Amino acid sequence: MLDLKLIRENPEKVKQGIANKNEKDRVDEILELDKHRRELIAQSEELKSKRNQVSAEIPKLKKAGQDVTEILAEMKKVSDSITELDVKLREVENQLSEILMYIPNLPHETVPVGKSSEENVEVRQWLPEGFSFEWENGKPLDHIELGKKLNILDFERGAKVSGSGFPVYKGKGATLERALINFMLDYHLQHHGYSEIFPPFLVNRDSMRGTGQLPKMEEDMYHIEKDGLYPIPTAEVPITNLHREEILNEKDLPVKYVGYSACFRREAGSYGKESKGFLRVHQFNKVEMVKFVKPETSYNELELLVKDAEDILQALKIPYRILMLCTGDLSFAAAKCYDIETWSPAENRWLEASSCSNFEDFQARRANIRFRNEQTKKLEFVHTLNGSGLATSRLMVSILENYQTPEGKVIVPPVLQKYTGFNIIG
RNA sequence: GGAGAGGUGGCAGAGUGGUUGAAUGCGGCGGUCUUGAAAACCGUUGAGGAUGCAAGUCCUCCGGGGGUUCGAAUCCCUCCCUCUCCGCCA
Repeated sequence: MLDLKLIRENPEKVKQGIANKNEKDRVDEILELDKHRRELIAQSEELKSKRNQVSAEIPKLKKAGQDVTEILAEMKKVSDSITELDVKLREVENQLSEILMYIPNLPHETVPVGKSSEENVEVRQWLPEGFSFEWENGKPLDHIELGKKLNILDFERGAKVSGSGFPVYKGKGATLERALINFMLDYHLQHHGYSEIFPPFLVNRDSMRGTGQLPKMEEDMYHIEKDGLYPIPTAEVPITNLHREEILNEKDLPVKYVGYSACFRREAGSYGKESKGFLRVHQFNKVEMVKFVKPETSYNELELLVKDAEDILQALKIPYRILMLCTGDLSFAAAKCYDIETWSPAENRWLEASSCSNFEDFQARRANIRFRNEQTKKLEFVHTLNGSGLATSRLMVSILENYQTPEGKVIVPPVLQKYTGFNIIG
């Protein structure tokens, strides 16, 4: 949510930011409602002030033995007027906040302006020693072929049990997945100073609103109507909402959490070539990092967040590149975002495995997460950030494909071997 | 699923129609005392909004919503949540 004052005072800047994000601009509508709202407030408050004044007089007059019948009758009228004004005011405020909930966050000034993912900017690449984009021994098998051949992935049975997009990991594949999750969690705990959260996988509507998934992305969410709960699309939702409606201590900042969760996404209307195998699924596993920080540090924290995710890939020796998303490709709530993409030799392209974003105070405002500034003694909104550290499904594609041998076996990345208890699959 | 209790400031916890935005305690902040600290004592300490250059003035807020009343933390209705006990259960 944007600050209404910001919109009121810098409407042109806000319009530009929204336009750069390819979103519909309803700023004029907001300004109109805001003006009306303040008129109603002024009228209502004037009457309330009068009512308060007279109400304080009444007991005194009564004590003095005066007749107050006439005053009571007049105050009844005043009260009725107040009710009338407040009803109008509430309507206006409801409309206003409804529109505000659909206004995206503004891109940071360092974000390149662009229409779509085509205009994202590659920041850097990291390639393990001896890596080549040219595959040396014929054609690499893709993760689906490997999964089938090694009997570690089963997309068909997943489709039978649940539906398409619900992959099953079997045998050493299941162990490898679990090893990967544990490795990533341990790494962030031991080397990056996070503390671990194991969050609920179902959350309520307020939480979904707090991080910005609702109301705009309603169609992309699973929803358990009977209980009013939503399966989480990312651990960002429960972990960020841990501190909803809370005031944090400045000395505790930055608060850094890392947590594993399964992630559930409807991916409505996204069937097609992008959806084979692991490339787009309804359920996947992810280790998520979430930070609550002081505003002035948030862009530095964003760089550190990316670095934390990169460390995992370097330890796994998976080739990757970092993209800075352009304004048009930024998500609804993000002010700045880096994607990390890992290399798939079989697809012969990069696959998104992580997204690291700074939301500035956009989520904090929605979720009302504040801290007390020790110097000014004032409450301020924290800045929130989160990043995948990382999502396993796409990463698994890169691991299986990059670590395959000419015989179609898969070597377990050395850092994972103590977690798996075996060092080769097949 | 059944029964009961309860939701009040950063926290704990009073308050049951009219200077109660709210006693008291803890915590926080400032001070006195002290070489320093602790203790003790004194003072201070909620949020949001409207308006204003500012100082200030005003309004709202005691789980959410609605109602009664000139006036509601306090009375009524309704919804939500938390806790305890019983039942069921991994």
